[in-house]
Formats: sequence, C-alpha cells, structure tokens
Amino acid sequence: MTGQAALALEDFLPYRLSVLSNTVSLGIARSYRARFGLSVAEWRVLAVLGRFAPLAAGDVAARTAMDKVRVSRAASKLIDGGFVTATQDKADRRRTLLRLSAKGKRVHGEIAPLAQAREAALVATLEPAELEALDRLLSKLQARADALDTRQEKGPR
Amino acid sequence: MTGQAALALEDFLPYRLSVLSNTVSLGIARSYRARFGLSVAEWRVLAVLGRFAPLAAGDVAARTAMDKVRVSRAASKLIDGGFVTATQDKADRRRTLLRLSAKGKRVHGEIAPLAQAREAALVATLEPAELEALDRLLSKLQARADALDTRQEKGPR
DNA sequence: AATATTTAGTTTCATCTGCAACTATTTCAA
DNA sequence: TTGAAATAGTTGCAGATGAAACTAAATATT
Repeated sequence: MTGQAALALEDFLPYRLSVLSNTVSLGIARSYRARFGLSVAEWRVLAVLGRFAPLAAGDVAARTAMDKVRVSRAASKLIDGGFVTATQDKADRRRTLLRLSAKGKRVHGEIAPLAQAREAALVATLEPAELEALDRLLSKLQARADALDTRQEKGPR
Repeated sequence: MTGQAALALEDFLPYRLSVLSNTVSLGIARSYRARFGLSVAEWRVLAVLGRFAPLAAGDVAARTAMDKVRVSRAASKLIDGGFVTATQDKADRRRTLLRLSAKGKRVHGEIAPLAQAREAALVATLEPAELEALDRLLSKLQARADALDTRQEKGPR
C-alpha cells in the first residue's frame, strides 16, 4: 500500500546502532548505579578524570563528547558525593580544575575493571580479525557521521 | 598512579557505540523535528506503523525496542497530532490498535526516503564487503548483549 | 461462579537532558 | 586604558525518560 519501499526499521542502521548501544550501556549502567549511585554521565566524568590528571570542565566535555551542561551537572554531583575535588585555575580563574579525590580513585579503581570485564564479555565471541574490523568500521562510520553532521549545521563546530 | 590499567574511554566499545549512535540519530532527528515536530520516539512508532499494518502498543514496543511507557507517550502525541488513529481491539478490549491516518501516511512517505538517504550517505564510504561485515558484527554483538543482559536481570524477559 | 493472577496500557514522580539566558573572567581592539 | 567580543561554567525552563504504582480487562485457579 505504501508507494515507496517501506522502511524496514529492523534493518535500518541508525536504529540498530541505537538498540545495540542502549542494550550495552543500560546493562553496564545498572551495575554501577546499583553499587555506587552513579549515572552514566557521572561515570564518564569519573573515567576521564581517572585517566587524565586534572582537567577543566571543558576538557572533560571534549573528551567525553558530552556537552558542557551535562558535564557541569555530573561534576556537581561528583563533588557533592566527595568523588571529585574542584580547584580554581590560578592562571585563568574562569576555569575549574577537576581531580579525583581519594574516594573517587577508590571507586574508579573498582568500577574500571568491572566495565572492562563487561566489554571483554561482549566481544568475547569475536575473532581477533573481527575485532579489528569492528574497530575500523566504527572509526569510519564515526568520521562519516561527524562529516555529515557538520555539513548540516549552520557553521563549523 | 592508578594500580590497574586505566580505562581509555575513547577506546571503550560501549562508549564508542554510544557516541556513534547519538551522532547518527540526532543528525537524522534534527531534520524531521524541524519539519514535522516529531521526536525520535514518535518517528520510530510512525515507521513501524507505516510498515506493519495495525499494531497494538505492545507490539510497537517489541518492534522498536522501546519500553511501553515511551511508546504510550509517543502514541498519544501522534494521535493528538492526527498522524495515528487508535481503535479498541474488539477481541481484547485491553488492547489499542494503532494505524497511520492519511496524514500519517503522507508524513511517513516523506520522511522514510529522507531517513534512507541519510543512511545511504552514512554507509557510502563502505565497500560492499565492509557493509556485509558490519551487518554480521552488529548482529553478533546484539545477540551477545542480549544474552548478557538477560543473564543479569532477575528473570528472563 | 468467585477469586487470584496475569497482561495491556496509563499516570505519577523523580530525574535527566538540552537550549537559551545568565555571570564571571579573559582577550581583543580602538 | 576602556569598552567590545569571546570563553568557562552555571542556572532556569521545558520536555523526555524510566521505575513503580495504578486501572481495566482477560485468563487461570479453586
């Protein structure tokens, strides 16, 4: 009845990516929400701070692909919870330098292996060659998606 | 300083999937949000209704991998907007059968090609063999993610 | 048949989220 | 210098979201 080929949602790549991403992320999120009361946004901030010493909020945003509002709120919660400390950058007093507190490091040390184990379990069924292919394909698609996105927006980001 | 290998967010598969999925979906969403005022959830419901004749809300949820709350709300908006009609199932009066209205069909007919063009642009850089590999990898990962998820939950879904 | 359980869907509540407006500070330009 | 423009980050608002509680109808149990 539809004039043109009906869109098969179940084969539609953006949809498949969305379902897969949600399945994976929600599964992981559940485990650390239950244990530490951390949201995905908070965990991401914790993760980059665990890896890259002091970062300003803007740097966190760049590294997590989150917008600055989301980072700001996640950081506030982490500070309230005592996971993160904030100090004003003396060289540029607009900037707030974020670091993990001792508690933050402890939690990061607990969650990171869990997250890695989950990822390992996810890709356990893939051959090494497949894993390599996956890496390349995701990189290619991300680059392409960024390009399409930039083109669509008013100006360059 | 961290005892174990720090988690590299930028290489972390769940994170990469999330970023890619968001880049792609939001890019597409922008185009039909601007034109028709439809959210991603609404568009998904419209898409499955455009393809599979009358569906109950629960069937829509199953086919879109959205939860029933989200489906219920998207359906309400679509009904308010005149894109979808709802009739009570005579055989089971708990069920509401959803169909596209004439207007809904028209909009679906407009958006579907847009969405397909976007997908085509996204995968345009992939060789046929790569596309095939992508398909297989996503299926494999989804199956695995589902299995891990089910195992984690209390009972089977 | 009467009651208990299950199922379909909605609503409430408590977040989460993004956009836009805002403050504070720094950098640029006249 | 001094005002204008840019940058870092926060907050108000309005919409989206998920979990849990709830209503209504169907099915299972006794």
